[in-house]
Amino acid sequence: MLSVKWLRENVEVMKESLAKRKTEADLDSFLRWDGERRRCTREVDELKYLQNKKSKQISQFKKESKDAVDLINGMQHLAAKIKKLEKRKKELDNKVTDFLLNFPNRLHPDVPWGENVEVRRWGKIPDFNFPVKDHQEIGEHLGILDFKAAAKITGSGFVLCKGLGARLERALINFMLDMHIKKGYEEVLPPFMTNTSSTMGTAQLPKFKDELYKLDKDDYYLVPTAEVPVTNIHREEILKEDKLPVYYTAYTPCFRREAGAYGKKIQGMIRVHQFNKVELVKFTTPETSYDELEKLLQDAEEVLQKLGLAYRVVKLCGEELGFAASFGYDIEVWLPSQKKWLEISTCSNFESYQSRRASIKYREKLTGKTRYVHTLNGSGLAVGRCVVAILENFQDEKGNVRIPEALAPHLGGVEIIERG
RNA sequence: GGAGAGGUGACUGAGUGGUCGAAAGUGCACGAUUGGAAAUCGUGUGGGGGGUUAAAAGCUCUCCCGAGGGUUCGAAUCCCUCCCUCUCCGCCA
Repeated sequence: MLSVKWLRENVEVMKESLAKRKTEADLDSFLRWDGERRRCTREVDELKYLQNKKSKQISQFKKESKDAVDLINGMQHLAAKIKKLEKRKKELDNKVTDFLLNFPNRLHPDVPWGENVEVRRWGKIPDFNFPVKDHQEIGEHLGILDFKAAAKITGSGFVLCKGLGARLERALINFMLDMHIKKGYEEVLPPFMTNTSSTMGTAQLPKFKDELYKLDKDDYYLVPTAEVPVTNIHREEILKEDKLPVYYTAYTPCFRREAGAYGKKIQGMIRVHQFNKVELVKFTTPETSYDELEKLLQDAEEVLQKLGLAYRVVKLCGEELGFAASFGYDIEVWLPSQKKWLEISTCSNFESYQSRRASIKYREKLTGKTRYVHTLNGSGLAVGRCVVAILENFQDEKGNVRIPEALAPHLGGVEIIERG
């Protein structure tokens, strides 16, 4: 979230941010609550000062075995008054906090208005001299994707990977993780459920609770992305500046209710309630976070390069950018069946939005002061969608699929998936 | 699931109703000492929110001893609820 102080003093700046996002917020109410809150705080503080002073006198009297009855008289009245005011103060505190928790991050000035802006393309969009099939058709034909079985086991919006389909997912996960560790990311395998505080820390709560699977008997949520558990590794910590930047990579399944997507046609495994993803997470100083974002983006891109899949990078416009992000890119892979680009990674800089929520700071060596770190993350990459892209881009006329060379060592040397 | 123990500052750890935001030690930072270092000595060393300020620094008030309530003129200390950690038993991959 944003700092109250900053928001109070930068309402006009924020209005532009909101307009870019095409959202609205009741900033007037916020300012009113905040003003009243401060008046109330001041009053409470003054009364407490009085109370503390008298308490000390009482204590002194008792020590000297003097009668303190006169002093104690009237204190009850004061205590009651304070209690009443504190209740009001708490209400106002809550209003301000709730507002901030539901208020999006400020945008970096470079975030475009209107539509996403293409930054670059890589690779050659494949030409097919035969009618292309979509991944669902190919997957079912090859017997490696089974949507019917998944629907029976669980329900719609799930997929069962079989045989080489399952092995392909597993190979991709290992392939990606191995690449990232070489770049200095520390691999972590976090819990796949998070508590309320953690889920609040990365801003999935309170605003997006409908997107999450919540456990009934425990106060836990299934992770919608590894971002949640991994960023919270350092919740309520003060890191040493020497330690920064910190890089993590993690594989987790991701669970999403996709509550808003029911009306849309769900295409095969492009949008499912459970998918695998390898995530990249960084903690940096404010000074380096934008350089680190570029590097993170490159690390994610490199996965597609090694796989030989054509993609483009777009700078996200205000409307498309996530609630907690200041700035970000999407990587989109080419999807032959739709002749469209498909989002396969989002790389974002959250600046201090998450770190303030989760209280993740570092001690600045020069001044000895604490500052909020900047948090960044990006998919590196969404594994299921990678499978989709591989099936479609590397299909042949017979419906067989060539496996990218780079993946071979992780797939026991398999070069092609054929109908078995 | 049952029984017990415990949660205090970056860390270890004292503190059971009044001047305790909290002893002591460790660590860390700065300074002295040294050719340099170690050792030693000295000084300093948490966070949130207000006020003062154009702003910062500084000064000042207030809150924070797992979280939330309560008792009291006054709570780290007493009471209640919840959460977490550890040990033993049970169950179990």
